[in-house]
Amino acid sequence: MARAAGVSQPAVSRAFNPKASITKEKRDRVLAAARELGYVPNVFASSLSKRSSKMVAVISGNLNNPFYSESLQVFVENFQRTSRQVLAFSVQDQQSSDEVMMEALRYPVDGIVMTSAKVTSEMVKLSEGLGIPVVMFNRSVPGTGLATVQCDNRAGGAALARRMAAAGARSFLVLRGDPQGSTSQERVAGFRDTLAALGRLDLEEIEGGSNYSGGYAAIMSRFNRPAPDWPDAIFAVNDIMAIGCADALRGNFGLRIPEDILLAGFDGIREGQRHPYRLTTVRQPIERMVSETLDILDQPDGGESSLRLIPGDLIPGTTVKARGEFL
Amino acid sequence: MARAAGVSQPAVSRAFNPKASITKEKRDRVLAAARELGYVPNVFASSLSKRSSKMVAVISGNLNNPFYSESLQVFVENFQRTSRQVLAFSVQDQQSSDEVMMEALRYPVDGIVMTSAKVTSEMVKLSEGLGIPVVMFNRSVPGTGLATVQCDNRAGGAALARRMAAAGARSFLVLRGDPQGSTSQERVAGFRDTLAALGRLDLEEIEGGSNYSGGYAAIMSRFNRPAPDWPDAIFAVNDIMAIGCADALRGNFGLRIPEDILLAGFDGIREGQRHPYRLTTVRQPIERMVSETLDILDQPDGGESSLRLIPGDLIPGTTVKARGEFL
DNA sequence: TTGTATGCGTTATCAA
DNA sequence: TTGATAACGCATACAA
Repeated sequence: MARAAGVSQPAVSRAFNPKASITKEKRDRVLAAARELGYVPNVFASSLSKRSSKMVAVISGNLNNPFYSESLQVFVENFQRTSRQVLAFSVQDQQSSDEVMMEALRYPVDGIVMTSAKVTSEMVKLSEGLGIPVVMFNRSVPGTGLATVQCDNRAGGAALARRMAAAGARSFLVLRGDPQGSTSQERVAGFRDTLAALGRLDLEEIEGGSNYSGGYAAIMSRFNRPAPDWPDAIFAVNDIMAIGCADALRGNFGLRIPEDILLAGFDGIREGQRHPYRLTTVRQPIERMVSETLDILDQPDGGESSLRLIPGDLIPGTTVKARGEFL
Repeated sequence: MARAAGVSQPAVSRAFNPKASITKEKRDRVLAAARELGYVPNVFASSLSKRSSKMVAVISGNLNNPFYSESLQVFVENFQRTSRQVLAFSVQDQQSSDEVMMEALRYPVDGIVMTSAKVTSEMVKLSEGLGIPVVMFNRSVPGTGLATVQCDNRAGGAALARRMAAAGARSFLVLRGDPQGSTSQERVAGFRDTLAALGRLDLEEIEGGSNYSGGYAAIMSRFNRPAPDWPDAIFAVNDIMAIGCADALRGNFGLRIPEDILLAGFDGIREGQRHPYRLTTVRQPIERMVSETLDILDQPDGGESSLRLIPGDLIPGTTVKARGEFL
């Protein structure tokens, strides 16, 4: 390619580097020849000497959960805008993310974003050794000093508890997700503690898969008992489970929401705000969380051990209302 | 690293290559040292000499359309399984995919999958010159000889038309998506031609954004007219639009589906089969389509100009029924 | 089976 | 501003 354009090989490199010192004339000549020959600079070779690949690994949970696909979409948009690319990994629901992360580390990515994970400290060590910054997105791993960007799950859970209590609910059902997940734990903790402080102790907790079917199935089995034993209010730890709940409650038990039973979710996914649902929920400000993540990755030190706790937005919705509000 | 383990550099390379000739003893020693030092082979450097990066670019439409996120999920799973990775790109709804594809070509990926695209022939030339195989997924570009994996959209549209006609519908509304998109065009063509053959000519076509809001908004504006002017049946070119339609029809006009109006979609996304919808639709067999795509990419010649037309599965659903069926 | 030498395509260093 | 040269980390051809 270099000799095809009649220039030296470094000249080609400079022609494609906007801030290199080269005469406009020569640059144009190179660029023209490149177009002619269908030449495109090879990012890999470049990364080998520059030690920056312009690639960021994003390891997410199953993309059939809208929260993950929405997040990924925002990540891709934002990285693309800064001419970086997303190397996408997905970790199956119950799978350990260590193997996946190991796979990601084989690529000299400029950073790793984990939106779903049970990371072991060995992996953290490994990534540190390789000098690859890791940011936990919507996940926290207490032991490690990993940089974390997270919605204030505890406060969000608390807000929903207050709202449900204010609406007059007396018996509560909490539908937890992955018991290992920090997200689920924190939301439930905030919810539980707040109810306790309010003196509402009739609280039952059950678990379900952290997806639509999990929410649906949990309702099917719990509402198998006779009606007097049904709760007033349900808090599902995320919207997609709440949607599963809503469909099961309406479709199989003829319950109206919120007239017969209150329901709240968490995440604020688009789907949850559509006509049939209008969930009362807490929205995770994904855009903001993503830009905080980029910010951390752009820091020279990889933003080590910085914790960014971002408040969620309470969306009133229509699935939690006081009797007075709808009677 | 090589001298840290007390071996030559190629020995390290061989240790990590399962089918290289090296004594088990030496391999173990290298692997042990690697674990110790936190060493991981660099895929980029490897790709530089092997001319295979183990990366495939997947360029998709907005991931907030479940069809794209479901497809991406399947791609990621399948590639991960064969220890290849997905470099994810997203092209905005009306944006040209040329720039995005250009960006992708800078990475020496082993292939490019386009799930949404208006590719120009220049780009095709460029990718050919670079020896990077391109597969169109759920899209066809007539002029170019690009490898294509596609559901039989025309046949699917035809099947839905027959079903709606059989259910007794007399006036039809077709909600098209992106007018440029081959997918939308083919589905509508199949639908339209079949109705014509059946002698049902009362068919109106309108356009909407190819997403939830597009479907919702289209209904809101079309049903502004008085009721006698409403159609019997609606065919939305994809499920996410159909879901928007359903929500708008029920929520704002009090219409029941299928009692008052018939509705059909296309794609067979999960969401469309949930309780509130149960869309009559044609499922694109994503798993099958993805494995066909991998198959093409694995072929030495990049599967040039092979067209794989895969039949869709008609899902009966509950949104298209003859009067007799529900009276 | 092993090590030496070379090349992959780019950037960084240095001298011109 | 330029060009020659040496890395970058790995894989392969070849000789041992």
